[in-house]
Amino acid sequence: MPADQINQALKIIQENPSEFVVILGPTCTGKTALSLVLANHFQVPIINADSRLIFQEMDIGTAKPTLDELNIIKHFLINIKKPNETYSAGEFQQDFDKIASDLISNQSHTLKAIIVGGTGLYIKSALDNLNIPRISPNSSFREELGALDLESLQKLLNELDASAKNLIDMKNKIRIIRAIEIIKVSGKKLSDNRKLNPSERYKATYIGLNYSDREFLYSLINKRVVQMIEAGLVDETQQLIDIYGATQTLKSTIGYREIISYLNQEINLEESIYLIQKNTRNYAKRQITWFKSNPKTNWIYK
RNA sequence: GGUCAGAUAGCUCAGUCGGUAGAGCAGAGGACUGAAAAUCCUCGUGUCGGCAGUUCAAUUCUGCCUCUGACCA
Repeated sequence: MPADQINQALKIIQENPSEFVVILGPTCTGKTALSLVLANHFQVPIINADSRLIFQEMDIGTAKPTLDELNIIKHFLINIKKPNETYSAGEFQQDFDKIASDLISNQSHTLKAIIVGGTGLYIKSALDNLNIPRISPNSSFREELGALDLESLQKLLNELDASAKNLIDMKNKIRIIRAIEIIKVSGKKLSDNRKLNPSERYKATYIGLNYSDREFLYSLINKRVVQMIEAGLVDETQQLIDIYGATQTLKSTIGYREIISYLNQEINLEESIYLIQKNTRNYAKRQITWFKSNPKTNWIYK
């Protein structure tokens, strides 16, 4: 962790005092390292905002902080679910609220915690006025609708709420299914569910980490994937499958998904490494797109 | 040395019965309200290996050359 980056971050925090400091950015940019330094410096806890660090035992493939690192600094919302469970932005919002209000009432100094993670939606749901409808996902309902084709789903949603198409991407099955779920359970239109009392949230300072050279970021990603394989990602995946099976959570996580294909002998190890690298690169690009849209971010480019 | 098959987008290749070309992958840009490492949308000009010939017109046909691969000596 270069000293000038730490100094830059400290300067940004000094000039923008707030309750939370958010460390965000694409994968492989050193968010964890910076957050540990800052948490130690200010003597505040870390709140994880990475959708994959939520899960226990998925350690190598998610580049989770080491046990030592987790023990030195108090970490929230890390290792709280098993790989055969699910988690969501709505749960994150509620869990974050509980932790935040505890910290605010118990800590006297301004800064309450460092939030660190690469999941843009989680960060947004925690800090912005996102009124995520309090309607829990119904997995069997989702499975049932998931079997339908796009056209049937569009028709179904249109019959339930003709104005919904103004709010969601009508080519995206997952969005349509969620909209139908909300309307069926609440009995209200999608627009009504989104308008419910916008609540005051939290003051935050955003620090974004990135490389100005995209090629360099990609080369780091490629290298890290090889290191994950060397560190035993195949064995870790095999053990998780033995215990939990190829769960939805594992299959929707880069690294585990491709190794599962390898263990099923659908592809060879070399192909799985190539795919993990490629999918991680694509993911990093999506993260950059998301984070770029937040004008409040103070970027530190390396 | 000889025979045959190739040489087209960063990569793998398709195609043009002669009217200057298009897929997949890679890549780029964007979206995102309880699946978000998920999911979805948009984006393809490249001396069609080089030189010459035939032709109104050649990446396409012909000849020679260069390179690659296979086979025969």
